[in-house]
Amino acid sequence: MNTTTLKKISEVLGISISTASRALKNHPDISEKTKAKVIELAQTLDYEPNANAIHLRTNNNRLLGIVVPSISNFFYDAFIAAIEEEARQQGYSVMILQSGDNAEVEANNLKLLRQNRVCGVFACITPTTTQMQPFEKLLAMQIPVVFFDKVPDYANCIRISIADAEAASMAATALNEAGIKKVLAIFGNPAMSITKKRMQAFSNTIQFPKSCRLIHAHSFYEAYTLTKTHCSHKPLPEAVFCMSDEILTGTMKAILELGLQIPKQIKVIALSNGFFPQLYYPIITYVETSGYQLGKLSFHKMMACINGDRTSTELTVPCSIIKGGSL
Amino acid sequence: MNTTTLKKISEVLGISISTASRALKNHPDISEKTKAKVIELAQTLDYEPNANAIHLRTNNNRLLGIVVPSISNFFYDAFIAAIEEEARQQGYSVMILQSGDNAEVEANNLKLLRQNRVCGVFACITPTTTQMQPFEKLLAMQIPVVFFDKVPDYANCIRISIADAEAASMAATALNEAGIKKVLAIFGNPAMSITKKRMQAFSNTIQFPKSCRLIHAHSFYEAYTLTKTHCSHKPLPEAVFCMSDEILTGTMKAILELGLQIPKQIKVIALSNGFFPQLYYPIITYVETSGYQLGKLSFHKMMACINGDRTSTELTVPCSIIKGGSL
DNA sequence: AAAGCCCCTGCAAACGTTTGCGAAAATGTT
DNA sequence: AACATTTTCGCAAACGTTTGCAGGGGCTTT
Repeated sequence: MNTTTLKKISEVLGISISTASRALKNHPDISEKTKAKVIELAQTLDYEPNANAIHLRTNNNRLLGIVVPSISNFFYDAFIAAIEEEARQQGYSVMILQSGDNAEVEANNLKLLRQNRVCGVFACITPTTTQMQPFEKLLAMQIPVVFFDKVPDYANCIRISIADAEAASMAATALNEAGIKKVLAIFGNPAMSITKKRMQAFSNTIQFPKSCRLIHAHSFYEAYTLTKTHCSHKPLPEAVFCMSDEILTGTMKAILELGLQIPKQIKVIALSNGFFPQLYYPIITYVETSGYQLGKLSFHKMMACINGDRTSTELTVPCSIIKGGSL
Repeated sequence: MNTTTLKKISEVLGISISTASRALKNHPDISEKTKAKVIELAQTLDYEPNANAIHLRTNNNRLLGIVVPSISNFFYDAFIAAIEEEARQQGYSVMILQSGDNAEVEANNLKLLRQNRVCGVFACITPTTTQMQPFEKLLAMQIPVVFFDKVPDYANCIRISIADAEAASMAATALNEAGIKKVLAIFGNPAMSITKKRMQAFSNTIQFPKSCRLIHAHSFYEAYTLTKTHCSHKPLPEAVFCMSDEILTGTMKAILELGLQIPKQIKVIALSNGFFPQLYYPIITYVETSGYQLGKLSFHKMMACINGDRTSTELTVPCSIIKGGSL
């Protein structure tokens, strides 16, 4: 590694390391003449400060960690993109780790982040995360943790999520207003708090709960098969509600397969990030749950924490209904 | 930051820092008794080695950089996921930066990676990248650069991409074998080398080029409108070929809107990452251009480079046709 | 001319590790 | 009992930077 350091610069110029250091950061103590000399030599020698040394010395690496189930996911990639964008603008770097929804991997990831002395962690916990100890260690080190999307039922932590209840409620209201009684509502893994919230709000809001059928699908494929079985025989539900993009795509595949016309034969509404609904014709009506917005909000809260804000809040990104032609 | 260091451990135990260090890495010089003592104290004090210090001292941070146009993209997120997976297994970390297809941002990203003394960079260049200097600096620092997907026309660099020509050719062959003459073939931005390669291979292989129509769509939306205009009046093309997922989704939306039955009224084949084809019914037949595989291959080449391999090659990930029901 | 002051620069410690080398303590060998 | 050997440990330098402090030189002020 042919790397030029402050030492090398100082030796060439016959000055001390500290002078070189100060010259490069435009310190008022240094004369313009030496500043010019140092800066020029630094240019020609392609000096690039060693980030590791700076971090070690200053104990501030401006590094943020993200632990996410999977990067290749239409929700989390938007979240990550938002964080990365903001971070770069603010001079922070991000370290992104995938947990694969495996609690053990998650714990290892957190360890790695601790060892790297990140100054903040965004975490979306796995469905099987029970041990909060790795997170507590972070907090003990005064490293703020912002939980997003899949947040723990854990007292006094910072939780930022989609306005789950509100979103599900909005969808239910839209169904009510359309005068729809018989709904097939498909939710995700019932063990997740996000599912619980959405399901509860939905059933509380929907006008004719008794004529609805609420079911759970754990995957794209299960959403597909379940929709197929529920919609292959009469009487069809009037509408399908999909709790997530994953479920929406599965459901839509079944609807395509069955050749059902939207919205004539069946209506569809979903909670979605916004990308998938537009792929279909007609565009699916959905309540937007934006990973991008979630990222922005999370980042701002993180900045507040780093700047001393220690209040543990539960924030939600507001949501809005985007009308397509499926209702 | 309430952080415990080797120094603290050594002070508590009345031993030297070096002994503590060696004890924790099971160095043979240290007696079992002291090892046990040190390890136990480290446990209870939650000692986590400071990665920055280690990196500074050992000049090896096992950190890899990725520069990608956008994280929230169905191709790159798979690529990134593959890299992250492998990296973590091998004890490497990754730093992911988005260029937003902006050459200036790209240059800044590379600078950041240099400053962090990464030991390798994966780069997918922007369409407007002309200055190769930031990359050359990396190479001058002996940091290997693996270009992937969008690779520069630049001598002596490591390029890893989808077997573009081969993939397009395979799709054309499949159309030939199905006895299809009249194809609507939709390609992407003609300025990109990836488009050129795919288009040329396609037209060279297709059996009845004169009855085919080759057009360009620059976006999802353009693919949608173009497909709509080309397929809304008789005689319909027998099949549509889509160069990418972006185009496929646009085309499919038009087909859904027009209510055309696949494969009865129109056939579809695409080059794809593999995710979108399965969303439809029937599953779209496609030639797989896997971002995930690309990531795996890139990573292995990177490991080879880090271990001394300095041969500049041009690799491609093999592709295969995945038969759905759309042809 | 002595004292005071401002400019500029260098010294040295510190951040938390790793590691070559030397030395003390323990053990084995004549 | 003297010596050789092994085991176990500590010293100190190094990685590249930042930063408090002190000090030398030139200037102005009484």
